[in-house]
Amino acid sequence: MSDPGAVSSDRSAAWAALLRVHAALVPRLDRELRQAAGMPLAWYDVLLELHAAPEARLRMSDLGERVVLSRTRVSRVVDELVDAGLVLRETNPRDGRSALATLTKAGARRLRAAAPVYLDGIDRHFTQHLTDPEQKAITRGLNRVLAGDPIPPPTVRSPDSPGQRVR
Amino acid sequence: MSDPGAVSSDRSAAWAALLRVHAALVPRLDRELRQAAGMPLAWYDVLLELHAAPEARLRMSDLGERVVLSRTRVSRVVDELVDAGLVLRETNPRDGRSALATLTKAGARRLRAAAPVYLDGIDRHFTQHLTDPEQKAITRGLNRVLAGDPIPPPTVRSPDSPGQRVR
DNA sequence: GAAGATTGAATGCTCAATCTTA
DNA sequence: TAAGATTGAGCATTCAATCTTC
Repeated sequence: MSDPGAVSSDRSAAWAALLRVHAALVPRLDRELRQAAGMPLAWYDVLLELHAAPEARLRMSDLGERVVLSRTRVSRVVDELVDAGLVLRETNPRDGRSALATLTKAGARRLRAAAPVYLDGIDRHFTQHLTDPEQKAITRGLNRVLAGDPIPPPTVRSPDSPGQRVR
Repeated sequence: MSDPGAVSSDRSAAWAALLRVHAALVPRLDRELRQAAGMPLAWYDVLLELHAAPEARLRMSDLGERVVLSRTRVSRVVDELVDAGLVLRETNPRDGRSALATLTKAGARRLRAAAPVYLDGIDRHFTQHLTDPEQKAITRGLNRVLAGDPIPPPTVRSPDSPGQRVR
């Protein structure tokens, strides 16, 4: 239990910083991407995951799990992408219930055009301000949070047995 | 410039992890806070900043800068809080253009009741999964991102001059 | 006219209900 | 009946226009 009298705490300093960075950067990156590549962040996210998938193709529900969007929202965004000719929606031949979203040639082209804009934005606004160990700590730590894993046991380093676990 | 052929990159791994953690945790913490304290995250955020301010009072625009909400949104949220009796809205006696939001006794009470719920949620879902050095790296690094500061010069540590700067 | 704040209209997003196939 | 997906209605959020005071 928390101290019921306390209203804030630096137990939550890292979380507060994460919230503020998200609030500051997401609208900025979204605006830059729209202006320079005519594409909102949600589109980019979907196109990127399709690009990374085998045969550039995913079931809607699998897409929903990978992407930073709700499953319902994915339906709407894919609608927009189909209208724009960047994605194809087809029924899964193996299972008539599910739909497959496939990246089109035009979609891959638009993604390639948008990628440098987004990646450079992330560099300028985010990565550039972090030391290399900080980037590693953020990536490792936040992925552990996502997985819900406990913190690992402590490690010791020595010349003859680098990174060995204690106990 | 980025490699125009690349579409993803682990230059953005830390950013991607931040986006995913935000997308996973914010709705969860919001739901817990609503259920256990009858209060959405936006309310908590505003009440917390008022509580931290001198005399528990802030101009609307100052509140908008501190809080993780747009300035427009703050007007609506304060409307709700005034209706709920948790905040008072008055005209600034020093400047008739600006409005002051003040935390009421009831508002402070509701905040104290909600705080353990939120803080425990942050612990369980976030902090608990991070090592202490990771928490420090996240806090320091993300606050540097927020400030837009460059990475600091390297430091050396020795018994007689701990943490001294090189160069 | 500019600063501070609010509001109406339009957009974005989510929840629950629905539809279809397995 | 359950899994997969979409849709309509209702809420949340933002943008631009407005109002008031300096």
